[in-house]
Amino acid sequence: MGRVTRKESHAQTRERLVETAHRLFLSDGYNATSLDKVAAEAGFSKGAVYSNFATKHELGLAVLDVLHLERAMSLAAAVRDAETAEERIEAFARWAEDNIGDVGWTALEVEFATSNRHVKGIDQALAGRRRELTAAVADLIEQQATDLGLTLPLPAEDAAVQLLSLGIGLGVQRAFDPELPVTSLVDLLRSLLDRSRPAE
Amino acid sequence: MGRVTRKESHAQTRERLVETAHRLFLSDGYNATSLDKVAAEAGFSKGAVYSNFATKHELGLAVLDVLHLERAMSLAAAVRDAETAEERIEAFARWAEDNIGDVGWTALEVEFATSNRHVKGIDQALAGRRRELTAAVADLIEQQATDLGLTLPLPAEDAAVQLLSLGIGLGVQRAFDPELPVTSLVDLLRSLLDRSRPAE
DNA sequence: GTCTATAAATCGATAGAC
DNA sequence: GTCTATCGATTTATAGAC
Repeated sequence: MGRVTRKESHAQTRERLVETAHRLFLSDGYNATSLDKVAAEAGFSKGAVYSNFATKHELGLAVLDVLHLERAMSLAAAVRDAETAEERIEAFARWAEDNIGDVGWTALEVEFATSNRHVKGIDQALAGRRRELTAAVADLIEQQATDLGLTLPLPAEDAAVQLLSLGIGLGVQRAFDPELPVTSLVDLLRSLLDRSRPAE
Repeated sequence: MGRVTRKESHAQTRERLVETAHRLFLSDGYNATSLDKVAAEAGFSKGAVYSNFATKHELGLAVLDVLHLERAMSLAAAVRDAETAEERIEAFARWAEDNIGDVGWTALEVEFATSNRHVKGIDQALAGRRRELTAAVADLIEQQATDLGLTLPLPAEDAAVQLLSLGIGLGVQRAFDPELPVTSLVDLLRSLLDRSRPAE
């Protein structure tokens, strides 16, 4: 009864495959990484991949989920301890420098999305993830505004779309031109803050 | 002497190949389009492709140049006849709706950039094009500000980076979720305008 | 459930005829 | 300069052994 060895080892295999794919996709790209290499580096063979994922796309989507969770958690953690508005902006600036500035992440998401945009079913999976992510960012923004006692100049959802889109655009361009600074993300946030009014 | 038939037919072949690649890359994607198909649909065989382009990447870059020229011209044309600030914003809004809303363009650029980001030399080619495009948009912004007698709240170059990045981010997300509206581009432009001051 | 072996298909790039 | 034919390398996905 104590040993659920069957299910557990299956889950462990799956997790190690996702971890390995996560690393390889980030460093070499999604298209350039073969399932053979993923399996080998994870210490398995390709059969293990196909017993855990029906297609390469499914593995890709699983990696995207890890990516989203990582970023959401790191962003929330980054602004958690900040108090004043200026402290929060500075915390966000540091997070942006470390995360948007870290080129691989956005490039992978975008490579996967655009390369498979005509694959049936993938677009819906990506659309669902996009909406979740946008809602999560919107929640975070709203929470920050409440904390600071501010009313935003536009709906939190719209602000989230702006910040996410700008981050994607910057990340994509930095993938081939890392000299492009990420400061405009902070500029956008600051302009949102400047145009906010005290909540009544 | 009047007939430069050799050079001309070569240039014509090249042009038709780029046109066909332009169309197929947009509809099916860069990775999913084989050079064989490009050649066949253009009425040539693959040999003609390789006598005009050393690699598939070169053809891809040629298509990106066409894309950039198209967008730059259509944007400049869209705002040309507008007079008041509000008219210009509305002209830009229509352009954004027709262009950023038209999913294929951004997705192609971004698919090419991210899929080949580790191919030696491609990143420099893309970085050069990015800077040209940013400079062109910055020029357009500066010209508009001068026309309206306004001083922008930030350097035109920074505003160009913001608008381009936001456009890329929106275009990418709309590639798999076309319900995402492009209104935040107009919001950003309007906020730039609202924060501008009359030039002395 | 995982491994080995292989199928099946694709595609970029090259060689040589015309 | 373009075409035909083909190479050569890869990769996704499957079939069957263990």
